[in-house]
Amino acid sequence: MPEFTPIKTRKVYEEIIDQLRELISTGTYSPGDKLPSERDMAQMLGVSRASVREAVVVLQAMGFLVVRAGEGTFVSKSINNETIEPLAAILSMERNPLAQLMEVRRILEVEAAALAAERATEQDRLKMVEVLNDMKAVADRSQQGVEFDLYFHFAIADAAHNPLLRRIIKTLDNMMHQTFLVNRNEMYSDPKTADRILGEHQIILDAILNCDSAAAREGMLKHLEHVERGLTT
Amino acid sequence: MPEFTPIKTRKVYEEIIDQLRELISTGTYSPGDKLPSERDMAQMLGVSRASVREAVVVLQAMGFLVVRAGEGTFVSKSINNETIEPLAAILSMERNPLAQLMEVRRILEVEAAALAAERATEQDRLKMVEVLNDMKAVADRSQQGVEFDLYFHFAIADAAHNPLLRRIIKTLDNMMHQTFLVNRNEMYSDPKTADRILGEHQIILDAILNCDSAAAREGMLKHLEHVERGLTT
DNA sequence: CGGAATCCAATGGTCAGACCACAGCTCAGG
DNA sequence: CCTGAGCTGTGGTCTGACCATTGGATTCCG
Repeated sequence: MPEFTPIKTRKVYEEIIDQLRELISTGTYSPGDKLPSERDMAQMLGVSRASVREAVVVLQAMGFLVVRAGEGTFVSKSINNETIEPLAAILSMERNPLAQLMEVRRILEVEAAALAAERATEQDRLKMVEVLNDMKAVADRSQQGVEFDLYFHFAIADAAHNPLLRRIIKTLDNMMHQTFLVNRNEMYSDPKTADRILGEHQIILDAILNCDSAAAREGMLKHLEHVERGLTT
Repeated sequence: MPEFTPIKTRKVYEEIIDQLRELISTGTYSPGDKLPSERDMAQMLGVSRASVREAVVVLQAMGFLVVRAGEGTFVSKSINNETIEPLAAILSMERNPLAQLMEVRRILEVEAAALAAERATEQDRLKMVEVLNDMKAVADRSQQGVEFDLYFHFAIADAAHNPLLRRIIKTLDNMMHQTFLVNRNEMYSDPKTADRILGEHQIILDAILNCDSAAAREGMLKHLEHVERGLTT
């Protein structure tokens, strides 16, 4: 039985997507560069403008391109940017039980804290200290406390110095931040709980400042376990 | 200085994307369901078919929809959503992702192995044993060996019983598998290296079968460190 | 001459309608 | 009953047009 592999009919807009991605990844177009107009690209490729647009909107949704109406289409400067939008879109759709999200967060952030303890630069350290101080200052106002809580986790993700890890963590954290904003506000409105969170952050920060990755790991693990318990209660 | 927030001009196709996502996430359309034809949706929404298509191609690229030409547009069966395509697309664009990629893999898969040791069902165990046996049987033929190597990691990811974790791991592994296929083939062509990899897999499998999460963690960590060393050499 | 209001060309955003290729169904003809 | 031709609906692509916004060139006035 000779194996006939089915012919894959390549759609025009998919071909355009691949060509554009190639041009971007090879550096032919660098971040910030302006692409030819849709009309010009259509003519150069020998296709209709509609097909070009279908490719452009996809690449825009994936974060590779930014389109400014009346101005042009540009290669995104933020390919190394902070979050992975399509991942966020996927997460926000599928019923992602809190337990699953928290488990992945636990895995990633615990190690991120350990890496931060090993790799944090002086600048990273200052940033983390600053955020935690801000958090202490507004500990009584729940809304801002929740914000700084998020920023503290971001600062640790930055200090781990792995862009991919950083982006995944920020995407997950940001999504949880939005989804469970109400619950978190309630948590922070209880002064006792707010103090406990603050204390846990302090422990993590101290461990990182001491370059003690084991302690950082341990501190983050306990912290996230507490957070999960608080959210599911 | 009163804060003027810039007006967000909502593009038609973005509105359609959101509406479709809402309809899917609320279950109005379930996985496998057929959506109305593009022409019908355009008429119902009071927009042109081109705008509907721009929305559909984006959702298709994100993996929410599956389009079969001449047949219709369908909601993806979540069962088939083993990877996160947009994440793969983003990864394939980064310039030197190997170190970053391997570090994230190490973090995720080490814990996945530990979780697998705790959660693997009888079916999971049989699957892992089967894959490893397959791998042993073809150990001399490099091409297939590389395939089964990948499947072994997939089986562990399955056994961790966290869909989000599973999808991220499979996306990362699959991408590395494609990107470094050549290197891996070389690795496997050396019988000594192939034997070592096989041995490491065996250690991990034994640990999981013994429900020894600590040993599974340890085994996977050493395995991935060896793999990374092999790829960077 | 300098600055400001105006105009205009380029670009993305949207639309309408057309044609093609393909999948699935119907139904006549063997 | 089975087969195959033809019809219908669908996605895939193209054409050409118009609108809205942007940014710079142009023009006009002090």
